[in-house]
Amino acid sequence: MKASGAAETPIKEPFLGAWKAVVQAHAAVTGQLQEALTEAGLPPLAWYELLVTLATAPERRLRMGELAEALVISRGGLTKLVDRLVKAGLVDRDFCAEDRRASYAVLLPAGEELLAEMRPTVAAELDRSLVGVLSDREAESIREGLDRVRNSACSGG
Amino acid sequence: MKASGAAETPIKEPFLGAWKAVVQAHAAVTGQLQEALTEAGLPPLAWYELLVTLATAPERRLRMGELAEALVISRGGLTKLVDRLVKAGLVDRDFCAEDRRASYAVLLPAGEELLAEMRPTVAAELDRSLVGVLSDREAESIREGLDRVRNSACSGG
DNA sequence: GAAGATTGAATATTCAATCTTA
DNA sequence: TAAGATTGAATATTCAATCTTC
Repeated sequence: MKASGAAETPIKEPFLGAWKAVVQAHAAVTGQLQEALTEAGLPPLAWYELLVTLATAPERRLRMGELAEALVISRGGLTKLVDRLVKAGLVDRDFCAEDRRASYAVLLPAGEELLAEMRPTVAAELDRSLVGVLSDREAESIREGLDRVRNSACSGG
Repeated sequence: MKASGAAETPIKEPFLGAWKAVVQAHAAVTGQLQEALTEAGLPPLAWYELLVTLATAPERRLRMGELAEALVISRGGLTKLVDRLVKAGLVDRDFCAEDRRASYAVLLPAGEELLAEMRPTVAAELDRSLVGVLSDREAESIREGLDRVRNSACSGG
């Protein structure tokens, strides 16, 4: 019988450290982004993420399910998030005639305007946190590696 | 006057891509961890994070403020999270005689036991998402780079 | 019956205000 | 007066149940 307490589950070291760094960096940068937006009198980061996702989507529209997946939140959560943006006049719902179950979120001009207003604040924060801190090659390498991690996590349910 | 709409804020490319990858990888892996814990009938990831943070702290205890900072959540949020763990008998509060304003969260034996129960599930998920997907050198490089990002984000308030 | 989305209940998180001690 | 922590109100998020359409 081993005396060392619970079963050992080491999580080989360089990987645990990498994961912790992802968690900490994500939380730190996200927190700074939130704070910068709040101080600038702008809406929360979740709104920005939704607006920018729609802005880069074909036709500036996306089905609710796809949007939820892109933002990595639950379907129910997205419905209510979109509710708030609709009430704010930034986004509209659209029902497609082809499949009348599906509904779309569509970016409105006012949403584009707000996005343009928020962008400098977000960009400045990301610039401060990333540019100059990572080299181009490091940034590229991190993106490539973490994209693989995401795919690996998603595939294996 | 520039006619190109809002001020351009490009966020130079390799960095934006890296940040998106951090967000996506974090969300994907966190989601898988949550799901794996739920399916195993275990408490949520936030509990694991708190327990493991206490377990690796000197004396298995930490002041509330330090713990909140380590977990990157608000002070009020931590108070209520600890409330739940105390009610579950996993953690205890302790008041230090030196500075009677401060309170400590202390890991109890039951908390260590639960931690040992949760660890294999978490380890298996991290293993599946990271090990074999990243090389040792990549993991090391990601950790090093993102640690710098975190410090850069935190410092500049 | 299954897929897509919405709703309501339960839960978790933050923000501002408060309380206690230094 | 400030630091540390807690509380209550407001907000946001998830989960399960429901509704509509395929």
